Amino acid sequence: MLREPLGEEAAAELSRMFKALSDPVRLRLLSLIASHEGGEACVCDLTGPFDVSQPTISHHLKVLREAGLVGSERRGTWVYYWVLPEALAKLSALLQIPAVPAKAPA
Amino acid sequence: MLREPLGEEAAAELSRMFKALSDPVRLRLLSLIASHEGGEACVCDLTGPFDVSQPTISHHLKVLREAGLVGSERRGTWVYYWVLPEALAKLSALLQIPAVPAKAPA
DNA sequence: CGACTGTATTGACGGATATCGAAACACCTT
DNA sequence: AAGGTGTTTCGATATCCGTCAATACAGTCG
Repeated sequence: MLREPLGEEAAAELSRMFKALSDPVRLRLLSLIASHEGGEACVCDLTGPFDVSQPTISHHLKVLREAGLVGSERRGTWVYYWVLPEALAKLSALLQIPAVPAKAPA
Repeated sequence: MLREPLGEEAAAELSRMFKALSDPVRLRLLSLIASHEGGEACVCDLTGPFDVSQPTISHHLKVLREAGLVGSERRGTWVYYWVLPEALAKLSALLQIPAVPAKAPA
């Protein structure tokens, strides 16, 4: 997708997703969720590994959710989060480089 | 890479790269550079398509450069920028989803 | 119903970021 | 060397972002 210039709208939407990934805590949250057994994790699994407060974790999870990177659902007492693979796949594909870079490596 | 939790340091470095991509102007700059003939573009090619001032473009290019996403070189009058494929490949691979998501699609 | 646990929201504060105009710097031309 | 064009840096300002403490909300259990 880096073969042709991005339109303004596309760039705006994608930049929102990348912004969600631009914080170390959120990146680690995402990887914790993705790598957690069953592909999902409840908030109680996610607050332990960090030095920040629980409201801050909740805030970051909200950012990830509003960026369309994770889904969430309340099941009884706990709220579970899981990764939305299509979103990550979209970003991954975007960063895929054309096979033959025009500037040959020196 | 989302199979196991990210370490703090790794997350910090990666988040710096994603932060560089978290601005629509920078995303469009990157795609303009990548898709430009020859795989590189001079600043004079990059200021036209945007509504922001030329110093602002220069600032964004600096951010991309310091994030390790692009390289630059002065050749005579003009400064040329090109994409560093390894960096983008690294991010792309990170977002690659495990082939079998644990939570099966509904 | 009332108390308790898990999660989300609110409000506030400090630091970072995007942007601009002005000025400085680099190189080319004459 | 002097002037001109392309690019970066500087200084200032308005806004955004991460964080916390306090509070509110949701569901469970006695």
